[in-house]
Amino acid sequence: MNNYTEILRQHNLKATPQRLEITNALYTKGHINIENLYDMMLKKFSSISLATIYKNINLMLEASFIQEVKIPNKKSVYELTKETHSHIVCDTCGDIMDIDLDLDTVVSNAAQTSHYKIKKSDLVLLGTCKNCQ
Amino acid sequence: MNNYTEILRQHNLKATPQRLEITNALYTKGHINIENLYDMMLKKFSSISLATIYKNINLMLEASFIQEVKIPNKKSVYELTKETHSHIVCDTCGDIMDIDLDLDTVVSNAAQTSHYKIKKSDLVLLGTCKNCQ
DNA sequence: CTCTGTGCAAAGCGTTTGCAAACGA
DNA sequence: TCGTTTGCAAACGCTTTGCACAGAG
Repeated sequence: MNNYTEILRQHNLKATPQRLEITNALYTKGHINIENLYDMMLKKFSSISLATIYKNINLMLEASFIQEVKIPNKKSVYELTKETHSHIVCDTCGDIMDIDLDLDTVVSNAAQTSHYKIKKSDLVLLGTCKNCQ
Repeated sequence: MNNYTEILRQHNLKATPQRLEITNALYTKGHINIENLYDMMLKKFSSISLATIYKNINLMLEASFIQEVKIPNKKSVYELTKETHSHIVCDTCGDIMDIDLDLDTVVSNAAQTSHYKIKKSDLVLLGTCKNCQ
């Protein structure tokens, strides 16, 4: 029983080998799309079905165990839920990185001008990473 | 020949009645998804095909005449290309609003910590609008 | 007149569903 | 053991494609 077993159970998800491996893939890669996740899973479970991937991703989303990240011009990727953070994407190599940014000022400005009660902010920055420049 | 005819041509798009109406819908609604756009178009062109909508949306995207906006838990919407701006979405009524926010500080902080050369920033704020609070 | 756009029908592709067998707790 | 999960196959829904006709320039 490794670390993830416990965490899965805390989210009311039974710790099946497939789920443990999905969790491991998300942890290792940070961000992954369905296609790449399926390819990774196939290496450990040669007869895994895409249906299993989708069912588990959807259950994990409902349980807030993972989150979807929508990125312009790319397929959605999934990540383990963690503290609020932004994303920065390289337009050359496609790398996706987490980045902690202080959005408090921006959000309070937005609240003032819009009169919205803001609950969440999704920021995706697009550019070129150091290696690709 | 109305205003949009010229603008469409500047983007190398022939000004067909269907395209003019798509443009009008985008202008009127600000943001619209495929489904709602199709419903609006049906009122003016009772036999318009979804294929026509998709073909035109894709051409308009390629021409940068319009842009896709990806929003968490919602279908993508499209908008006429304009100055860079952020979006704020009401989690109750679903309204999507443009909002001008100064992200310079955030972006330069991000550039410093990440060593990325940042080209574009996509910010979507989620909350509750004044009416729905 | 020429080339592009439209509408239709069919195909394509990613995602979901139903079900019987396998499995976790 | 009991309820849940898996894998398979079929169904689904959104999007794209091919083609003949219509329309823009």
